[in-house]
Amino acid sequence: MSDNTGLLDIRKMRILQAIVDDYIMTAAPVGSRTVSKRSDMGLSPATIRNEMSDLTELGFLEQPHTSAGRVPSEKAYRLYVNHIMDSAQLTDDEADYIKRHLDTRVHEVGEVIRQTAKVLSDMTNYTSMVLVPQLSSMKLKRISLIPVSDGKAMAVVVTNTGVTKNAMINIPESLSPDDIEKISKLITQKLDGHKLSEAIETVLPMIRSEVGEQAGAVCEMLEDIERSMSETDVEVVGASNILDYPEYADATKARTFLTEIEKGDYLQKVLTDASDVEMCVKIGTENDNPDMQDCSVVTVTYKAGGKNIGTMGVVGPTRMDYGKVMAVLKYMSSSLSDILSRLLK
Amino acid sequence: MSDNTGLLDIRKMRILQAIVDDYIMTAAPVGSRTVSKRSDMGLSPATIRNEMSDLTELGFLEQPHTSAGRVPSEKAYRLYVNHIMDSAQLTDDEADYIKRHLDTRVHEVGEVIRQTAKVLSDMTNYTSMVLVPQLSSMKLKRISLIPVSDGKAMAVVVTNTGVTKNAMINIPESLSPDDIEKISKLITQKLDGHKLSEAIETVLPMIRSEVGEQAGAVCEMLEDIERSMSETDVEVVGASNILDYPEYADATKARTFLTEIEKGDYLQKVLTDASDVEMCVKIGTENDNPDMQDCSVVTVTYKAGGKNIGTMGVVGPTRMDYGKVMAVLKYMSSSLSDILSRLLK
DNA sequence: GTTAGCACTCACGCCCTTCGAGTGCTAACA
DNA sequence: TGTTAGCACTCGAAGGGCGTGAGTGCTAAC
Repeated sequence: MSDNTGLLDIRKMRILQAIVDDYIMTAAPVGSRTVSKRSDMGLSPATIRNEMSDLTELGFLEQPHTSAGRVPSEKAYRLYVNHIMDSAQLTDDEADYIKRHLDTRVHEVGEVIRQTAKVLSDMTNYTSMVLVPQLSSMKLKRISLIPVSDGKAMAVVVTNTGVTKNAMINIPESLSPDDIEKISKLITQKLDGHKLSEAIETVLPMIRSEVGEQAGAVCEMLEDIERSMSETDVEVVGASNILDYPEYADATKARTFLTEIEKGDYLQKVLTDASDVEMCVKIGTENDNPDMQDCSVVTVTYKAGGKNIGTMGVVGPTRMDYGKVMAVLKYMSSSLSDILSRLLK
Repeated sequence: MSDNTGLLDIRKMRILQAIVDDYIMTAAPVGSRTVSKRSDMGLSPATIRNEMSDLTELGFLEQPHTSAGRVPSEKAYRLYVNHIMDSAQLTDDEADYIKRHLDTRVHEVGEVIRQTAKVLSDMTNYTSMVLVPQLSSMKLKRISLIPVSDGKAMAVVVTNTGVTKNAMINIPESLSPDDIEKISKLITQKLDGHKLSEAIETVLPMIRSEVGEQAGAVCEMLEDIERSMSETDVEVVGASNILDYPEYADATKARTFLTEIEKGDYLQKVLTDASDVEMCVKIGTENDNPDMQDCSVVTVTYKAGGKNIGTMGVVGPTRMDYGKVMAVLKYMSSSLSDILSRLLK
């Protein structure tokens, strides 16, 4: 999307800001009179009208019908987010609330993630989503294989940062529980300090020489584990918040939104796609999922030990309080990063 | 709730059935004319009217206003479910659908549960919920402790039926990874074949004598594990289905419903409460949660090896297709029981 | 006991009007 | 030249009246 700032003088910008701000709050078309009163620019409604007419021509405003006020277009939101938004500061109360609800002494990553999602959704009153930290990029400390029944075992992967994940894998029937324990120890010993993604190419040969005839089996198991581990989980909270917004009063519209959220794959895609951008805002049709094209999605990454390890975000109507959402996300990203950095040693 | 069958003659029953059947389909008040035509009893609308008047007086029907048709009361649904419902048979297509979507060769209990919930919600178009099998009643095969970081370990519990569950627990800082492995082995050896619930009282003394000074620590860990294991997980699918029903067209009503579902604790309570009743139907105000009093909940238990190990069910509007829901649940309960019995050896 | 007939009720949909918020245009003003 | 007051115009939303029709309850006849 091209950057159209150059086209708008300061006054137009301020007027547009007033309109977007108002519309975000009220969800009702904004008229010249309102803008004249709300913005302290000392301009009469007539003057505002002229400017609004220009803004409409330039594609930043839309008119539901002749005798209604104006509504911001997607282009306006884009400009708003890029240039004119007052990047809101959290009030002390809000910062406090986050601190109080996140900083409790939880000791498990999954729990922290769930709390984060909850707080995020409570603070914004939109739908929140948090991608759990990805292990593929972390260094391993341990892989334990626990025999469960014939042909099945549970693999528990522990990283050097204390993040764990587990998965059921198939094991060759030929292996006895004792074999499995042996292999488990061997793998742990060899993989210690490596990343799972490197494991197969670099470490497998070393293992291979030691396990002899079972090499093929071990290889398959490792692949199985890697496959399971690369599945990304995402925690979603507050889907029903959408029903608080008049644009979703229509049941079928709400239905498609909620169904999409429940499916979850688009959210997951957005989060993983945004995993290397500090903050990412997708407005309306910038979403490539047709069912989400009157939503906006805002995401941030979070870190541990200075390295991006996950993403979180918020989904809501296009008329979203971008300022607040971005402020909350920024704050929570750093809070979560702190907590995880501490938690993961 | 007292059983009022005695009060109604066969004709009234048939008329009531016709009304409930019709109302379940259309969600619109049912008039005498409709009943006269639909039920093949050869009675004129006037006669039906007299009967309907009686049924209203007896509390089985309600009138939204004088000149509308009648709507079944909760009492009517109760009677309908207890006595007059044609317990629907699944069509071959439906049974097929279930078979095809459940019987794939999945090998993990969690996966089976998720599929079950999905199919249940797809078949009924209501919100489905499935309680994952409870381990507390199963015999243990293995408890593995995997050191994760200082003071923390992951406990993986495996039952003799192959069901697994894991939890983060605290471990005393004094224990080294080697100690943990030793204890892990010891616990497994001693607990093998016992139920977790018996573990602490009967097995702990035996362990205590062997671990000496660490007895307290081990005891705490076991308690921690038992606490974690008794937490019940429930899989919920299809919450947004509720928006397909006109009684939830009002956004705030939908909102309270969905919020309650998202919280999940009432569903969990209902499922666990019903864990020893083959089939349980709660209609409207029979639910003790005020936010759920215009919903109905139907649950069934499922078994493995002849023993109840879980519950599943459906939540929907009071005007629910009880016949179909109960038929689907019955069928799915036995399917799931078969699958699990096979899966769990 | 059943039914036809009939007067009565009342939500729903329709049309019409009113109301008011908002617009665009023009002319006057600084 | 930019700003503003004034004014005619537009059009959705809200409200009132009316006809329609589904449904009822009652009565009288079968």
